[in-house]
Order: sequence, then C-alpha cells, then structure tokens
Amino acid sequence: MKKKKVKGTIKTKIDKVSDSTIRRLTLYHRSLKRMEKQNIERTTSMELAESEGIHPAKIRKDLSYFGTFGCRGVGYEVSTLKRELDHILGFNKPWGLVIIGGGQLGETLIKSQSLKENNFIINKIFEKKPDQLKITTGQTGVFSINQLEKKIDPLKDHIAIIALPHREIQPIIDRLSKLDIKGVLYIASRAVNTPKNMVVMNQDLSLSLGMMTYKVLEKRG
Amino acid sequence: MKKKKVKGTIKTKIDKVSDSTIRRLTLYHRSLKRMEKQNIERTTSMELAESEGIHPAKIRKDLSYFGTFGCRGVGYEVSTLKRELDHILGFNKPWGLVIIGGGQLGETLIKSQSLKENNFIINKIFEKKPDQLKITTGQTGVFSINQLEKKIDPLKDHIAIIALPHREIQPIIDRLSKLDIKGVLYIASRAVNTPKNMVVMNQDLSLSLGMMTYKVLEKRG
DNA sequence: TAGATTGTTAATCGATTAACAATC
DNA sequence: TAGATTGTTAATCGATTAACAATC
Repeated sequence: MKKKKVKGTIKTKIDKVSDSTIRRLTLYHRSLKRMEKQNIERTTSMELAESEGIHPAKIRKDLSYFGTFGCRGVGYEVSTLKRELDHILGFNKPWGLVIIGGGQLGETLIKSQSLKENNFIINKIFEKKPDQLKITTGQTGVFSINQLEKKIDPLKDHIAIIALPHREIQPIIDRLSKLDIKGVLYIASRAVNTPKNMVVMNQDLSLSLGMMTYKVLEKRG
Repeated sequence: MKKKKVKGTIKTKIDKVSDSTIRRLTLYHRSLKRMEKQNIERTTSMELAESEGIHPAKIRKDLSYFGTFGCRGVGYEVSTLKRELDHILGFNKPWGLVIIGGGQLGETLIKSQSLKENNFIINKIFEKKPDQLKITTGQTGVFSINQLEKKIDPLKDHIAIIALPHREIQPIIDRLSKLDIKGVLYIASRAVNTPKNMVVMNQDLSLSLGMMTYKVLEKRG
C-alpha cells in the first residue's frame, strides 16, 4: 500500500498510521474548534503545539501522513485544517450512538455540546428496567436491554457505549457483534474478548486513577 | 538517579518509567485481581500477556523496572504480584476523592465496586445547586461549589474529579491548585493550563470517540 | 535431571525531533 | 527581497521484541 499525496486535500489511501498520531489529531481538532469559535483565522504548528503541549515538528509530521494542508511561510488556515481533520476523523458525517445500561450517562451525553459539535447523536438508550429510569431524554427512546436485537438498526446505530457492571459486558459485546454494529466503547475495568468484526475500545476511570496515583506518589518521592 | 534493586521486593528509587509502562501495570493489576477472585494461585508472563493482548517480554520488562517478583521456571504468584503492584500503583493505602460538578457521576462512583477494590473512597460531592440534586449518596456529603475552599481538606481529599462544562473547568483547577490537592482528573473536551504542583489528567469521551470513528472508517476502507 | 520460565542484554523497530530546502 | 513556516529527510532517541543464560 503506497502513499498517494494530493496537494491541498487528503490522501486517498494511507499507510498504517499509529494510534498516538490519531489521538493527537483529535487534540489538534479540539484546539482548532476552539480557535474557530474565537474567530482566529490562521494558526501555525508552533501555536497548535503550544496549546496542546506537543512538539511542533510532530504536528507537521502527523499531518503529513494525510496530505499537505498548510502554506509555507504562512501556516494553516484554521477553518480549512479543521475541515480536513473533520474528514479524516469522520466528524463530517453523523454517527448514531446507542447507550447500553447508562441511562444517566445517556442523559448527560444527550446534553453534551461537544458530542453534538462532532456530529454524534444519541439514538437510543437501553436499560435493564427502562420504566424505573427517571431522566429527560427528549425524543430519544429508552428501551429494555432485552430488545437490543429488535431495536438496533446497524445502518443508523453505528457505535454502542456500554456502561454496565463487569460481568454483564462480555455477553452484550457478543450480542452486538452479531448485529454488525461498527464500534463499541465500554466504560468499565475489564478486559474483554473483542470480536474481529468491530472496533472495541475501553474507557476506564480506574485505570486512569491508577496512573494518577502512581504519578502523585512519584512526584512526592 | 541510579536503579536500586532489592530481590523479591520493590526498588526504593526508580529511573523515570514511561507512561505506557504505568498504563500497562494497571492492566496487569486488573488481570491479577480477576485471577485472585477465581482462586488462581500462579500465573506466567505468557498468561498475563494473553489476557491483556500484550507481548510477554514486555510484561517481564515492565516489571523489571520495579524489581524481581517472579520465579524462573515457575512464574508469578498471583497474590504476591498483585500486592506488589498495589504498592507500586498506590492502591495499598486509601485515596480520598471529591467529585466536583458530577453528582450523578458521584452516585455511580460511590456504587462502583472497582473503585472500592482499589481503595478509592468518595469523600465529598460538590454541586452548583446541591439542593436540587436527587441522588443517594449514603453518608457522603453534598456541598455547594462555593464551599470548595472551606470543605476540602487536602490531607483527606487527595484527588478531585471534575465533571463540568468546558468553560468552568479552568477556574476550578486554579482554585484547587491553591488548596494543595494532589491530583485532578477532569472529564471534558478541553485543554487546560496545568499548575506545576499537581498532577492533572484528562478523560474525554469525545477524544476516544474520535479515535473510534477513525478506526471504524479505516477498517471499512 | 529435563523442562519451564524468568530477568536481562542485545537487536530491532518505530516514533520523535532536528535540520533545512522549498516556498509563500 | 527578507522573513517566516511548511513539508520532509535524516539523525536521534526510546520502546519493543528476540534471545538466552540463570535458575527453579
């Protein structure tokens, strides 16, 4: 797979890019969003670097995997670069989310401005006991987890966010993998068997807190 | 700073260990917790590797930064290795948490088994309008954010978790930095100025979702 | 003892950074 | 034009993996 570069636009096919690069692209993207809001029209790799605490050369390198978006001697146009990153990260088209087992989380995410900005829409919430859930969901439907297979439409529901206790996660992931859902993010301290046909990611507060306590101890000596 | 090794126990002083290593230690730790629950007494780097999807040599290397915990030809004793990791990551003594602006999150965390297991205790919850919050907190107090300075005791409240909208995060971090609180984890899409005297980490669902959508797109071609 | 698995060194691989020609 | 900043190559640095002596 060879690189194809198209000046001023994104490459069509790309060599495997590292996870760290992708994570940083999301950082650049959020800085650009902020700049756009502040009506800043132009920026440089040095400015972006500073606002996210990253080496400027790294930013230029990261971007270079996808094309050439800047202008020598001048820098980057904020709106253009943001749009390109929208495209690369997939924020240019809407993503349907379903929340499984996190009604409260669902309500929070429905209100979340930053998800809206990035074109994420909460389509459905699944709960063990949907009747007992007291939240304001607007027109977002709340269903029983039993109805997962009946209610999920993989054409509209692209990503599932699972917020359930430990032991309940694996079975749900197994059920989802049969539905051709594209991605699953689960919020729990748990390693799971990840089916090959979807992207499974884990967001875990305990793991982050573990890093935190290590760093605090390290700092204090 | 030179390495000191103490056979069978942890080193007293350690060369700077990379973040990736620390993150993996938390993974090993959670696998060991699971094994302990399942009454598995002994494990090997290969077994641990498999359950977290990591190269076995990497595990041995990661551990070697802190000491020698295994037995050649035999492997590792689950309970011993877990206890050592408890110690390294700081899970051997209790950490007091306060939640700022995430009452609902607070309730969830109070119930969280995995936080309890790792010796994290929710001491206080701060809300803009504590009266309007309808949650079950047990004996955990809910206070107004105005009272932050009055109610936080840095000797007991070690780590703050902030779940507030964008613009409200920086001022809170600035206020916390004056209180000698040791660590802050904020849950939002935002880069903040991090005071030197504390460890500040960011957990952001949007960033994770950005990685997710990239990977989904990459997979689909 | 023979077999297994660690701890560690050395080799490899990949990611970061420095440097600079290209060029606005 | 002179100054600035990109895009990219080359150099450096660090992390991962292979390999194996040590040893249970």
